[in-house]
Amino acid sequence: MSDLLERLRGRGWRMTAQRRVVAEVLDGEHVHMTADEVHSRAVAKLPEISRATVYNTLGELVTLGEVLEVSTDKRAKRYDPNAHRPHHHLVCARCGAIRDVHPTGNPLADLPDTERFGFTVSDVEVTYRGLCPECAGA
Amino acid sequence: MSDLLERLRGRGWRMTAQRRVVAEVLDGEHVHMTADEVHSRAVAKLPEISRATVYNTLGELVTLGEVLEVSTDKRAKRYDPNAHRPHHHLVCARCGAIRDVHPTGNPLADLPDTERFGFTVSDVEVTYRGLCPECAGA
DNA sequence: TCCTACATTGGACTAAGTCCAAGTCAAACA
DNA sequence: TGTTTGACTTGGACTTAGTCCAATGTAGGA
Repeated sequence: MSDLLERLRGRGWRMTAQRRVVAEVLDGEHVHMTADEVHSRAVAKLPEISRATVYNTLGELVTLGEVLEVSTDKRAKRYDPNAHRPHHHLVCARCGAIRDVHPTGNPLADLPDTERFGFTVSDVEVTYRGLCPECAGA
Repeated sequence: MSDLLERLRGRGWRMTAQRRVVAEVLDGEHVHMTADEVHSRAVAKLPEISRATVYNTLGELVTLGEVLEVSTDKRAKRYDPNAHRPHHHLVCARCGAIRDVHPTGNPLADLPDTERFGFTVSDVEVTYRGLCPECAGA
């Protein structure tokens, strides 16, 4: 993902300090952060950055397909920089922890035509739920 | 689902006009409504019912497993009364329409132990995304 | 019929996100 | 290198979805 900035420049992005910082934050940590977490980490590197800009930038990255938006049923959306390796998610029903997982099988192939209702199906998202070792251990 | 009220009574639910109305609303329409839509339909039958009660009741129904909470990536959670037939969802990326679908295959079995990270996995939720015929047709 | 624990109410509150007018600045061009 | 300009950023107000709570109402058992 270190060439993310290159790809963005190639797509006509004007490169600003704010955008660079947001990209660095996403690059640096492989956890699934909320917009707010991204914002506070960004503020640590560039104190004047505003919430609006973080939201804008995340939105743009999602549109460009560089970052995935993950909404488990928790409140805030989370952002997943790992957009270029297809994967799914395993989330803890109690504490909300998220892990990337790679199941075998291809759920897209498991949806027969008769179950598509004329939709043009392009994507599938699988979310496993359960308890993480910490939460289950108690 | 017409025996929903019976089941709830059997579980010690105190039966009130408000709860009956919410149950009727969910029973009546098989679409996936937001809490707000449930509320306005409920108001049509029982004008004094409050938003708080609708939220409470929906929350209880979800805890009891009578109703499923569906959060596509849209803003508001949606409620799915069809909790007793396991199924997944197909959602239109443009207009947000939702259909219930029944894929073949068992995604739970597709998650190898090495990909479970010690979690106790109990559930899986599959969301297909694409365009509905109306939105694709344009 | 009375009692009381459970349910409802509505209004204030919170969290997450969007919008916008005004100001700033990256980069194309001369 | 300096100028220009339209894309980008800002912060604060606004919106939407949902929660909380103290006061009030009521279902259902005795």
